[in-house]
Amino acid sequence: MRIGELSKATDVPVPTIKYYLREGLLPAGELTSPNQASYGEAHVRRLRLIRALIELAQVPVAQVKEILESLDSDTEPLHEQIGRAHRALTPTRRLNATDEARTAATAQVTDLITTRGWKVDPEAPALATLIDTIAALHTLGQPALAAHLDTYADAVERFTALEIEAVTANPTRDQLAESVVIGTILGETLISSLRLLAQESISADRWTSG
Amino acid sequence: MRIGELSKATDVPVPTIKYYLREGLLPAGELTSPNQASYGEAHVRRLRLIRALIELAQVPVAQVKEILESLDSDTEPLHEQIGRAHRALTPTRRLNATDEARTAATAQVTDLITTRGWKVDPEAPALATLIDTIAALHTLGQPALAAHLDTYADAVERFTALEIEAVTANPTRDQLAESVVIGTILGETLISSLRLLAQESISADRWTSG
DNA sequence: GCTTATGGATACTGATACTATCCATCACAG
DNA sequence: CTGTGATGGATAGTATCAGTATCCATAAGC
Repeated sequence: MRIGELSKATDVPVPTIKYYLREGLLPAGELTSPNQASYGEAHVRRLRLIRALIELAQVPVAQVKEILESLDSDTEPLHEQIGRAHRALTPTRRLNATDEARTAATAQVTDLITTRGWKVDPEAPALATLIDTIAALHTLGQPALAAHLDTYADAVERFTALEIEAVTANPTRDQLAESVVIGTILGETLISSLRLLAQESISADRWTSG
Repeated sequence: MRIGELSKATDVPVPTIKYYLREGLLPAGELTSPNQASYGEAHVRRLRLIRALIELAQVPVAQVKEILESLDSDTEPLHEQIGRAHRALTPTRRLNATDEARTAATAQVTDLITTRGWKVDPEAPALATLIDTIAALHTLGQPALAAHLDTYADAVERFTALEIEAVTANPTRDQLAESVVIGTILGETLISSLRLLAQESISADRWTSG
């Protein structure tokens, strides 16, 4: 397959494919002569994954690169791969809340984590984001949602268990790693859009001209 | 309050505040002389909201503007305000999946919506995103997660009901509108980070050096 | 009066994700 | 076997976004 065909197969413009090659997102094709390379099915798959992460999940190119590198390294522990996917999803969002709000939020989150017995790296970016978000909810005068943290956690545990199960069914380590990444990242998009649809439906019921 | 004090109160640099004023995110202060204006508590609150949306929820400035405009219009129906917040959260993510994958995904989603009796605008951006995401999961060889759509929907319905309840408790329409926006947008960040923590915890259990 | 801050306007910056152009091959239809 | 179009690789250009920086004439506050 030449680059033009790869482009047609995936609907990605040739210059964009060249860009991904340059950036190291996509491995180079096999050179058959100084200016002729051939690409295979693996390239098609990889390119589709890249596009899904970038377009659908809005993961920045630099993070996609990191994720793919970790996916291609056979030595990196699975847990660390998950960590990378997570970091790609949590673009250090910081918010300087008031100290009191932060302290209260930290306490609430710590409590949640101990109660549920979660094992969480204190350095996990998601932890900081969660604390900041709860602090922000308080600062913005919306304590009601933060108060139901536990119910959110219940619901979240429900589909997380499901995801782990779905993913663990993979026979080989490579497949497992790939589906962990895809599941982590596209799962978020899935949940988010489902939530918006559910909200819209309920809000239509409740506040639309009747 | 002058701009410097506003800056200190919110920890937002003066040039950034000026930028938000220019862009119409923040209403101008009351002019006390040709080059002197005074800002009040409302500006502090508004600025905090802007920062939370931009930093925490990564909503683009242009969308924040739209959301705030809709928040300030007393005439816009609540349901339409929610629609705007939703559009801010779904940056037209398109993905050209194969036709078969799309058709199958559309059928699956349509089925889900009718089964649950959701009332969904066929034009809702979240609908397109959901379909694209499911199509992508299939195209990428991960049908397992898509197969559990229904379980996801169960969990999602759980906290959506909660959110609507929390939000409806607001006495005035203005407060309600604001908490709808905050809840919709920061709720997403909340869920997302909880999910990542839960995943990390389970993955640590399962795949960490043992 | 002198220093600092301010409102308003305009210009500049750095990051991101592509696009465009060039050029020396290379493939291949006629 | 020659002309047309595609290719690999390199370099340069573009659009958008979210601020920063600079100016300047005025105003505040000591």
